[in-house]
Amino acid sequence: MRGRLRAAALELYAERGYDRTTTAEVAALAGVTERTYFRHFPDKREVVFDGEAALQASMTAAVAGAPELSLLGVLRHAFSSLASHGEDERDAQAHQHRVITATPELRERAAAKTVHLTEAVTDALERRGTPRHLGSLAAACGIEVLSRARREWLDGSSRSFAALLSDAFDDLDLLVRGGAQDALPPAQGVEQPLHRH
Amino acid sequence: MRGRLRAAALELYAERGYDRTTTAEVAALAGVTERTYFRHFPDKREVVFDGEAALQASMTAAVAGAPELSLLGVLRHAFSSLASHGEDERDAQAHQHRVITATPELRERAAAKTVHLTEAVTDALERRGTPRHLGSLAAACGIEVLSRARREWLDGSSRSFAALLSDAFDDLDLLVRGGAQDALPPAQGVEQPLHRH
DNA sequence: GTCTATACTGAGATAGAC
DNA sequence: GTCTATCTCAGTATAGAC
Repeated sequence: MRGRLRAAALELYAERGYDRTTTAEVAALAGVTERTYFRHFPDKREVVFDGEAALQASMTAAVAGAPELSLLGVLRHAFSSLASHGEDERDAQAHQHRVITATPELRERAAAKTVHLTEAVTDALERRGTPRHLGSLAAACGIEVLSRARREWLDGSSRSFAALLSDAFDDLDLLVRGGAQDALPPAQGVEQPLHRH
Repeated sequence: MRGRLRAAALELYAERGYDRTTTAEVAALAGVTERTYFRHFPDKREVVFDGEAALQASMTAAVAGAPELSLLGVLRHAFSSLASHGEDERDAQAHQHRVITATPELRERAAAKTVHLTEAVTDALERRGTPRHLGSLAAACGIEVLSRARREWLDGSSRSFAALLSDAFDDLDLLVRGGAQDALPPAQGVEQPLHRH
């Protein structure tokens, strides 16, 4: 039922727009009443994100199970182990992503989800012994790396998600290792491996 | 008027709770009608964040005006130049922060604001010549550093905001420079300057 | 400033699974 | 019988249209 409601919502939000769609219409398309919709989802936005709790669970599990590495190494390892997406999944996720980016209310909810995910990763790192004041920074960096890779992947990159993720982590390493100088003009003799694409 | 509405909202949201407060009550306490409230703010949440656009503007201006440094150096310099807060401001901001953290709806809006701020910083970096795929990572890291410092500051730390901010940036440097090893057990001979507090 | 659509909530009734 | 899912009905408050 949740799946039916989610499919109905994505369809209507996409073709008619989020704010020109009522919850009653979503429910009707799924074959239930509005009240039933609200038994399954707390509000009009949450349908679109159904199933993301599972993603968060597997992510924290991957962090917990990663071998001993540097802090960012743990995240790189954990996120890479989840990067086995197929092309069919990509189409569905790209559709979801289009609906979300087209709708301020859904973007807001997505931002909240990202914060929540970051806190979950911070907690998972803490359980491995990483102090919070470092873990929160690592988690925020790691999640942004993941977001960027996902953005590029959904954008239609010809490269695999795993490759995009690895590149993004490499850029993060660059960032603090001192390689990423500011531009204009090219800094003091240091080569700038900034542009890869 | 916006200030009166904001003060009224923060007072009622704090003492009675956000969802037990109606916009009509907020308006009444500020001495206007509900309609007038919605002339100044687009929804029930936005009052709490009145004035944050100015913060974003001064932040992007500081990024634009920072000297040539490493990527994170630019953000460190820019954010530090804004770190002149007094104790009176701290009390007011701590009160706002308490109301926000107590209310899911307001936390969600805050998350959206953070995303927006991060994008603004990314844009400001791009105008300096930083390619987006690096700038977005740097901005996300920098904003998280800023958030952590602010959190500690509002939490009642005896140290100055500038000092907390500097420490947080130092931790970020540690993160990728290889200093931040995972814990349990202590890694191969490398000293671990993890715990400072 | 008035009016209305609609997101959301609560209580109670019904129906089917077990 | 209990438990769970759904529907019906009656509201309130936000937000937007006029």
